[in-house]
Amino acid sequence: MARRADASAERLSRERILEAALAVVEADGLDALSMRRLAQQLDVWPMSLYRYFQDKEALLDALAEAVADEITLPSANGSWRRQLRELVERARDAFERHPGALAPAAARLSDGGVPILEAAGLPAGEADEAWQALMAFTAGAAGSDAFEYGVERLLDGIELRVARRA
Amino acid sequence: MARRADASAERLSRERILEAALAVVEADGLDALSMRRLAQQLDVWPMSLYRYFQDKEALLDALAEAVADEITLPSANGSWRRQLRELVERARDAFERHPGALAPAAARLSDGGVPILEAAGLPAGEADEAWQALMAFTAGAAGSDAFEYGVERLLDGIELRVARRA
DNA sequence: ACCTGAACACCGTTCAAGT
DNA sequence: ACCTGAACACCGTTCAAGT
Repeated sequence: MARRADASAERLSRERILEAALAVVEADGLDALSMRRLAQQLDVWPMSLYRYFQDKEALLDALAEAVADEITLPSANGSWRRQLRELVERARDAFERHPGALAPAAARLSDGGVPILEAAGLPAGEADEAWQALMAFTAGAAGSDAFEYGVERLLDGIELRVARRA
Repeated sequence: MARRADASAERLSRERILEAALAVVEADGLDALSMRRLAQQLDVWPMSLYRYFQDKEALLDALAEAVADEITLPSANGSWRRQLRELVERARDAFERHPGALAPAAARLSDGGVPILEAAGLPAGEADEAWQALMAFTAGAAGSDAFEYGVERLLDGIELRVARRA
């Protein structure tokens, strides 16, 4: 009963900071994320954050990594095309949840589709390129009406390459 | 001889402001673009800019439009695929020249590829979607190694749709 | 009526001073 | 040695005061 419900009493950590930062971004957008506001949210002096992150840019990098980690949950059954489509849609959802300049950075860090493309029959280098292309498209089209259409055309194009190898 | 070489003596206008803003963005990136620095560059009080643009966001919108206008220069000969590729590469160049969050906004405003896709045989609605997809990809992949690869796969996918209609 | 620039409410980060 | 918070050099924008 003596335990404080107040989460702000817990010790600061990179994890807690990133969690709070994502909450701010989800609530009010990336522009609303400032070191000062983040510190206030955590009931901490602004300078305390600098013990855990070199500067704001480093925090943003870690944030992009966290978003990328949300994406790469695997999905192991169905055709390669179906698996890829699911993954890409999950990426879009993650990008829409965390809007702003985070999407391109997160897309660069995510590599969840590469093994699927390799299993489909593409050589390692091309699997990489194809996945980068899919993520770049997703980052650019996350909020667009043409998202579904573009994914299908991109997958069609990739399928032609897979078929050529089979 | 009495003419002043100093451009800052000329009267302020939306055009002059946008020109200076693009110069700042090209030189030091979008983050370096502040109303105060822009005003200083133009040898003008910060508040004078607000006679021409409601606020910074309006200026950024106009900037995206200016970048989009750079892209839509037409190129009228060769196959539709060749024309489209040329246009998309020009868009990438424009996005690389003006980095930052400008690319997605500019991509949304550019519609130079739609007539080419219609001439290729796609119905108006689909031509729109296909061009949006190409621009979204370009905005997301402008700096990526997978740009050329992704464009070709996307064009392959679109070509399948064109072939189906022919 | 128009223009000016001081002022407000913010930023990210440094660094001297205090413990 | 560590932590603190005042201070620096900025922001975008409002608005009272002056012309």
